[in-house]
Amino acid sequence: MAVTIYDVARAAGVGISTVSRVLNENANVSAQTQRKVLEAIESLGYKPNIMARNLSRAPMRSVGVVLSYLTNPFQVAVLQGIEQTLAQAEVDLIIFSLESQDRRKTLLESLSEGRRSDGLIVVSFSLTPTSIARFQRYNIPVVVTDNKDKQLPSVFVDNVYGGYWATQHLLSLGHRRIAYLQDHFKAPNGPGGNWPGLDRRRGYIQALLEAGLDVDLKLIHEGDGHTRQRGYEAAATLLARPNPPTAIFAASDMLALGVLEYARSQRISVPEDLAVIGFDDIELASFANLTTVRQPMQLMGSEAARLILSLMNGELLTKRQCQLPLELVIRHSCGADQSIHNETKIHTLPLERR
Amino acid sequence: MAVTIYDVARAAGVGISTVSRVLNENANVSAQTQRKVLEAIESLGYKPNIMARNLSRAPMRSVGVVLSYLTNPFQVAVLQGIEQTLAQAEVDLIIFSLESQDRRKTLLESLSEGRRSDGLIVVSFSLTPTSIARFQRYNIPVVVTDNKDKQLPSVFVDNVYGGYWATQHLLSLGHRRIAYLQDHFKAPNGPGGNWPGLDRRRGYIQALLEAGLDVDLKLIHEGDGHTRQRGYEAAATLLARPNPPTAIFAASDMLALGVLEYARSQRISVPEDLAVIGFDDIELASFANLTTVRQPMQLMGSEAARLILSLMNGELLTKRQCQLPLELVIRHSCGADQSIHNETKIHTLPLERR
DNA sequence: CTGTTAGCGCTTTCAG
DNA sequence: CTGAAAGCGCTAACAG
Repeated sequence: MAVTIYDVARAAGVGISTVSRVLNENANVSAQTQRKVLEAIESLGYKPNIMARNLSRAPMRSVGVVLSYLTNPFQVAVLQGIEQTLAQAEVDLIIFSLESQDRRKTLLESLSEGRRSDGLIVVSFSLTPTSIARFQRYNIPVVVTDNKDKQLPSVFVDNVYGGYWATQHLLSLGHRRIAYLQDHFKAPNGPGGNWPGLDRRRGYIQALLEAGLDVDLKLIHEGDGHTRQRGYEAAATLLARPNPPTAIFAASDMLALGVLEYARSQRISVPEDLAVIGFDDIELASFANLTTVRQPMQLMGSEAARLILSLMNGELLTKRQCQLPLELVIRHSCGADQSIHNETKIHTLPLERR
Repeated sequence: MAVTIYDVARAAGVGISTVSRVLNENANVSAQTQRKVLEAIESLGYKPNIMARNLSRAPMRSVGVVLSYLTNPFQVAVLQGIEQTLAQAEVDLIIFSLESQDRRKTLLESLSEGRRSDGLIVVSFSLTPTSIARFQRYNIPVVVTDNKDKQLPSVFVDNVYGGYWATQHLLSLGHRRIAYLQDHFKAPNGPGGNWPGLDRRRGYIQALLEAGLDVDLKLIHEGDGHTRQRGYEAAATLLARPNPPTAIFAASDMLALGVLEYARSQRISVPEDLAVIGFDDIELASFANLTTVRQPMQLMGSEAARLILSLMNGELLTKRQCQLPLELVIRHSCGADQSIHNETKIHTLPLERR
């Protein structure tokens, strides 16, 4: 196979333990021998095998992070939180991106075979029951973020309330025709699954109904992914309708930014002619002066990491579900120093609902 | 130590290979036995050891990516490129973030001990000579991106030309007092090091001199990190000077966006009262209609990944330095459909210089 | 269907 | 200072 420590030892005319010593910079090797070994390593192009190495040493742990898009600011922010916490615990972070559709199946397969990491954090994604069963069999802990899971430990926000809150805010501004933009209506994937977009939509509808308004299905727009492009297109479609909306609630800031772009291109002034509210509060939102419902993205990541870490340590968790607070960040584009005019309201406890 | 396959076998009253079979979903196990084994696994809380597993299987390879900030859009874009290429090759990607200053030393130490990955991609960072030597000893290939390295294979752009180009553009617009903003002047780290910011500055100076202008050192501003906040502060400082600049060249889009924000807060209109040009062309730039010098960030990542992959395969590369083309993206904020007015010029070959 | 027996490549006592 | 030998935990023939 590959060049091993034995080959090096033979070539250098020494024992394997000597080679090991050189590799590990152990002091007890004569300069003479050291040189010979180094030369052998060089000429043979020997590379140590990490796996073998770690097998005979203190075990190194690693957790895998499965995310669908490294291009999505929300997911990246969560990743940051995860990274920080994991790094402190000296646990490696392995990234598994599901960017390309065809890789999804095979990747999840191989993951669940437990080949790669001792724990898994799933970001904005739902596992199939078979997948879950497999992880269970291997006793590999899995934590879900951005999605409340009935069986798996998860970290999430109250998306129904978030949607309700955003809509409520628009209503309080006097809007009556409010559109809702989300990525896709795809049904929850697996048992107990519930997608953020669907939940926010529920809250949106609830707010409308409470205000005594009808729900106009034509104002609910389904896109495909959280990109500015989709937001732009959706805004174009919605505003071209007869009796167009006066306000748009986008399920993510990226979509909202697309809406903003469209408005700009059409010289529609925001918020005078069109009110826009987003979701997430990614960095771009503050630059764009976008009012939004903030999710504590980094915290979401670090909480998930904390969870997986204790699970990996075999701790039996009583509290496996972790709901994080939302914030309503109201931004005003006017004013010299915008930040002074920002308002922030925090929602911690879940709204009584049913 | 931990629960092993032997413990499970004993508890289930079977041989270890049977346990292994159950774990690997091998068909040749009676339902009876399977159940017993599964129960033993469950009650003992057995978890397979990945290292041991991979040692007796086809070797899994992994490459580590060292980056300083997961919060930096440029670095994330490079990471995306890396991820894509690595995923295709079925090589794991391990992230090592240097976010916190104190982790830098220890992390790089342990990395160079070759404990974790079979190859390393360093993003926007320079290794110390001792570090490099150690990697050499272990024959662990290292590829550098965003920085031309004399000894290590690297992927980069012609930053001198980029700076020259950006300044040239501003000059062609009639500006004579052009400021330059970069993160820090820190000297190149290690031999052969050359930092992008310094190179762009060189190009900036060259362009000014060629135009017969004096270089006003007061117009060269040093910040600390590529954040909007720093750009904002820098703009405030620069524009408060007597005889302020009429144009600002920022070494990154993030800095440029901060400048834009400051301008907005002061009701300074861009580009009429202040011209701004950035560097990188992160996604935000197009939203903000920022004229900028585009780096092919994703490509940078995938090229680096390709390099490390062939290096890991033991291929002897003749071409270890890979220079990627730059683009000048000129954006006009006026016009209904901004994209129509965008101009793009591509620079592929390095400018004759020196 | 199931147990026994070799290794995978490396680190680490333990004797020289 | 250096070599021999015993594992690290698991998989994969090989014989039943």
